[in-house]
Amino acid sequence: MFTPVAADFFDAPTLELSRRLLGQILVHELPEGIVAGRIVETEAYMGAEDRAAHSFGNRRTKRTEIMFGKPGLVYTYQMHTHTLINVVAEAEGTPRAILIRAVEPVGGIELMEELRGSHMPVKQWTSGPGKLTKAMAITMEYYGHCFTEKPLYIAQGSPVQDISVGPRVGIGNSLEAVHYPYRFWETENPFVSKFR
DNA sequence: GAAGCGATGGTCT
DNA sequence: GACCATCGCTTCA
Repeated sequence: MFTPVAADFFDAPTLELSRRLLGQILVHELPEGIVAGRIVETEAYMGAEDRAAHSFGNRRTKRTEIMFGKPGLVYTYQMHTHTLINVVAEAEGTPRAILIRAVEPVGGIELMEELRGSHMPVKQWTSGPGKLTKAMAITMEYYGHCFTEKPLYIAQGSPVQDISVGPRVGIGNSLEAVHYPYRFWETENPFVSKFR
């Protein structure tokens, strides 16, 4: 049904890869079935030079260690009660990553509904970085996993018509980085977390 | 429909 | 002990 992309898919500069990820399918194969979401919103975190990045100033800790690894690795971390998922970018030693902020459900709809628990509009299942990990059962166990391997991987999707660009969300204390245009989303797609 | 704000837990200093 | 790359409920319109 879905096939993981090849490793060279991730060999691109971070900002280019952030755009390339839009329209691709994030797939998680679970014992209960497959859930799949088309990526519609991403944010780039530009490593040592980006005050909003966890790896600003090449800060290397247990948490950021994986950002220094090869492109295509999974960087998960906890935000309050939520898990957020990133794609590691750039060559080893350059700690950049791309946050997946929203997906559009395209497979395993019933399973996603179950995973989200209480009844709510479909739009709210995956329209945010903490929401989509819950809807797709993505947990910290995937820290360091590779996006080219099952059971959690990226598969080729469909082209994105029109890409909008704007400042990132939720980084209010990052001084000059607050206005960097590092957020990308499919224009008008109802599943993006925030418009403008 | 928008804006305000409290809950909540892991990571780092 | 401070700091959040969040979410969802409450409030006010």
